[in-house]
Amino acid sequence: MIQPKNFVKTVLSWQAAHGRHQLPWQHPATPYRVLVSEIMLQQTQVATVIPYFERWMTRFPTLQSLADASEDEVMALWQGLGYYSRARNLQKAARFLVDTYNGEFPQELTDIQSIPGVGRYTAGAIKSFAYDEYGPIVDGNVRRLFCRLFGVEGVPSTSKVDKALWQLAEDYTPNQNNRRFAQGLLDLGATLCTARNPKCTECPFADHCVALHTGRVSELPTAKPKKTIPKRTGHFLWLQKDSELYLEKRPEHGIWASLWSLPELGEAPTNATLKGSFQHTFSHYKLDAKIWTLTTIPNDTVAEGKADKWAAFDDLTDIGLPAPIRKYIEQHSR
DNA sequence: TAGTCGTGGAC
DNA sequence: TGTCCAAGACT
Repeated sequence: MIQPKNFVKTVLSWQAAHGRHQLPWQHPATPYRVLVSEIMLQQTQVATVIPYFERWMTRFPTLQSLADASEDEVMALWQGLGYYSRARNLQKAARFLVDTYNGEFPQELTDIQSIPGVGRYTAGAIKSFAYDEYGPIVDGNVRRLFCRLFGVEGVPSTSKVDKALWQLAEDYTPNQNNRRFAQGLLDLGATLCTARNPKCTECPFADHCVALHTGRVSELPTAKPKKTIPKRTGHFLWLQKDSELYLEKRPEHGIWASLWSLPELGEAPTNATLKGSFQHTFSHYKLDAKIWTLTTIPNDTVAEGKADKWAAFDDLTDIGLPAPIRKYIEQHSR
């Protein structure tokens, strides 16, 4: 098994020669910019995040500006990126840091992890990237790299394997050059030790890799047994008055939380006409959406305790809408 | 522990 | 076309 000192040295030299050095959040890597980028990057590819990060930094250049913003504007900027609780938590984080730490960031790992939306990985990433200090990280990249390099067996999401991976991360993380080291781990996982078609011939750890030596590269990390996702039907109301559309704000919890949307109905309406439908696949279920329209506009509309509004088609750009709802509207409004 | 929570890229 | 999966956190 490769020794920590040797491992660190190899990660650092490989990162210098082959790693990514021009990511927007690297220049400069302030705590706020690192926080925003890390939250955006959760379960989201780098190429997808970059334009969102640039727009975000233009509109919310500081923690204070984010703390002062309206929720609607925050959600509008996040629209299309998915996992919308991240956006709400990010603003919670800004307000938390302003209120609790006078707008500064805490230094200790445990205090960093107390920030809303910041778990163990993100806390370690902030320590490494923003402070260049000791901060172990285990994300999908590190998980893949470690499982293969050290031959870790078992499904990574189980507590036993998860604990073993974090122990490895703690043991193999150095006490200096942490920014470059953490970036090297992620770059290795993202560009060489990939989920499919890894570039083992270019890997600096080919000589030490247990998976490569035992012919188990494609078997590690151990895949989680997958279960079939259920189908659900959703009913949505299309209420149009001239060039305006009736929208409701969705609840704080559940799918598309805090976004605006075509009103969702509890069941298929009886006195309405089917306008169209679309399919959308989430991570845990498949949605069969039915769009209904009324021939006569009621005087009192739908919302009970919900925010609602009539929005002009031209104004929809700056309203946070679910991606498939936006797509449907765009395809049926001209 | 197992679900919930989105969207788009890659193959 | 479907399937996997991506810098996870929270409940």
